[in-house]
Formats: sequence, C-alpha cells, structure tokens
Amino acid sequence: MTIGSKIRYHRMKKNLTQEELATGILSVSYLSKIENNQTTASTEVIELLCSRLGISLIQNDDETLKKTFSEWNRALLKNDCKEAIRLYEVVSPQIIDIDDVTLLNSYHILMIRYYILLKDYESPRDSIRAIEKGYKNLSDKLRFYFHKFVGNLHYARGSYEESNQHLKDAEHYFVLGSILDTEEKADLFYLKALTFVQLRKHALAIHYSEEALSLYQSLYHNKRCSEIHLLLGVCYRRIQNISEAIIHYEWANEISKNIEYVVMRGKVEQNLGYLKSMENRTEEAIAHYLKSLEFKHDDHDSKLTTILALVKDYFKLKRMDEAASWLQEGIFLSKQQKNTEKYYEFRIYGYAVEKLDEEFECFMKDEALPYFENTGNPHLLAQYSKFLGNYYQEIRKYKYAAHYLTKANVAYEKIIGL
DNA sequence: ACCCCTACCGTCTGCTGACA
DNA sequence: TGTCAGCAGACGGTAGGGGT
Repeated sequence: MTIGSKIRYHRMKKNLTQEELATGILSVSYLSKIENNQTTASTEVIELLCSRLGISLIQNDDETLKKTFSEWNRALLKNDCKEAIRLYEVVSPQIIDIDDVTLLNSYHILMIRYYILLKDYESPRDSIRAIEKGYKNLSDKLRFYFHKFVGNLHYARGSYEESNQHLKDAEHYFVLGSILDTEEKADLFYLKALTFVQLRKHALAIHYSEEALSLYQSLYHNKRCSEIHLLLGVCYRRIQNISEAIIHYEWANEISKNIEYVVMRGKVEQNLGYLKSMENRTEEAIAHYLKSLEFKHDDHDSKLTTILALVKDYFKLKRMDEAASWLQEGIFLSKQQKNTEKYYEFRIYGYAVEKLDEEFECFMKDEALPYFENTGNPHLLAQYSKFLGNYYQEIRKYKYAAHYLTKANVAYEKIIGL
C-alpha cells in the first residue's frame, strides 16, 4: 500500500474530510494529489499528516508478512494454540494495511482454521463468504487450503457429508497445486479418514488412515500415530474384525505410554472396554472402564462416556448397587457439565435400575426421544426407541412396541444409509 | 449543499553550473 | 569563493465539474 493510499484509508476511517486533515499542514488540493499518488510529498509533510492521523510511518513488508503467515499456518497445523494466538496478534493489526489480494485471501483462509482451533464454529462464516466471492481468482494452492479448512469446519460442526465434499476438492487441488509438504498431505488424509469413520464408510476410512499413518511415521509424529491406530481400531471393531482392532488399540496404547499421552491412554482403555462389552466379556470391560477413568481426571465429557458405559455393564450383570452408585455420579456430572444428551441417557438407566413404570414411559415419549430426534442423533434415537419398544413388548403392549421398534428400525436404516 | 477530483497557474526552495 | 540564472519539484490557490 502506498503512503498516499494509507493516508486516505486512515483519514476515512477517522471520518475526516480532506479539509479537516489538511488544515494547518498543507492545502486540500495538494492533499488530494498525495492521496492519489500524483506527487511525492516531503517527509516532513507526511510525518505531520501521519501524526494527526495517529498512525505510524513504517511501511509493511509483504515478504515479512508472508513469512509470518507461513509460521502461523504451521502453528495451526500442529494445533499449537498458544503459538497460533501469538501469531494472530502479530498478523491481525497489520491486515488493514494489506492491498495484496492473495495475502488478504490467505489471511481469511487461515482465519477459518484459527477459529476451528478456538472452537468458534460460527465466526468463520464471514471469511468463507469473502473467499467464495473471489473464488475464481484463487490459486490452486489457496483453493487446497480453503477446501481443507472448510471441510475441517464442517467436520467439527458434525456436517460430515459437506465435510467429505470439501475434502474431496482439497485432495483435487492438493495435486493441482503441487503441494509437496508431507505433513499437509498427512493432515488431509487424517481428516478424510475421520470423516469416513463418521460416514461409516469403513473401507475408505481404513485406506486413508493407513496412508496418513505411514506419512506420520516418516515424520516421527508419534502423537498422531497413536490417534490413527485408535481410529483404525474403531474401524476394524465396527466391521467385526476384532483381532485387527485389538492390534491397533495395543499400538495406540504402546505409543501413548511412551510419549505419556494420558488422554489417549484413557481413550484406548475406553475402546478396549467397549470391545469386551461387545463380546459379552462384561467383567473385563468393567476393568478397562475403571482403568480408563484413572486417565480422565480433567476431561469431564470423556469421563461421562466411561461412567455411562460402566452403568450399562453393571446393569447387564444385574449388579444394581454399583450401577446406581455410578448413576448418581453420572447424573451429577452431566448436570454440572450441562451435557443434556448424557443426562437423558443416565435418567433412562435410572428408571431401568429403579423401576420401569408409566413415569418412565412419559419421560421417554415426551422428553428423551424427542430430544434425540431434534438434535439429529440417529444412534441414540435408534438405541432408545428399541429400548422402549422392548419394554412395551415385555408388558404385552404390542401396538406400542411395534411403533417404537419401527422407529428404531427407521433410525438404523438412516445410519447405514438405506 | 457538500465532498472530492482535476487542471491550470503562481510561488517558493534547493540544487547546479557558469562566471566574475 | 561568492553570486546569479536556470531548472525541477514541492506546495498553494482557484475554478470547474461530477457524484451523492
């Protein structure tokens, strides 16, 4: 940005007319010439104008900014929140002085990822709109980053179909943009794997997980390797390949032990518990869940998942005292964390442990199931519609039973994409 | 009416080279 | 070395025109 344009920008920002800015320093006509870059004013005049506008004379160096963007991108790629915030604070004050469209687009694109890191999924809307307007002028490289981050955003919001579409475009522009960075490729494949897991496309999820894993192994990125092993474990478990699932859980466990990745150790134990529970080895499942809790002192949401699993398995074993005790803790914690979904699940098991009666029916019909339906969670809707259907079957109310079992069936069909 | 731009002309200032 | 003319560029003033 030339000094004339900079002066005009700041004058208009301060709502000053040329006359107001010029008075006592120079003539209006001469100011007009300066702003239109038709003349080069003396340093003294420029200093006086800048001082009245309260801005610095220092010109921005686009190359320096480009370098800072690159560092910022790296911090965002590595999920280094502290460094990303520090670099945002370096970059953002300079952004108003940028007139280079590519740099501005880079900034908007990086802002999408920055907001994702801050778990703010609403603010990127404006940046996305701004980029979409000038999409046809974006380079292939910038298109790659745009689609990757928007895919990432949709994933974080739980819109997996949209995420998949953008990640597909990102993969296309990754090739066209000739991007050589291995970590970028690994990150893209990992994101694709995560999305395919959510879409229950397990063959594709396994393919992209393995690609990402081999890239991260070459980068010695152990933390991510353990996360991918866990993901592969989940995929194999879902396609009933239990032995392969266990191999990957063990790898995830081994790596996380070595690098003291406590959160991952909790997740691995949780998944091993789930696996054992599936095989009806309930006692072993409980042992894994209890171990999982040892690693989850601070992660309350994850703790709720484990406590719920414990309640279910104690209930399965008819050990009602233990189930009730964990239930109490689960209800307290879910209320405290304002986790409505888990709260409803605990309430359902509360009735199951105490007594399934008319009050339970009302709670299911009027509160729990409509909530799962409204939040668009087909898994919980299917699971608990079946739960209610089975209950009606037990008490020989077959018409109601048929209604809720059909509801469960519809939800299951939605899950498997029929 | 107000703001801004532009063209044109005049003044001022600093630099350079010629000359006494 | 001092002086002076010539020149370029910075800057000011005015007028006219366009846009809102």
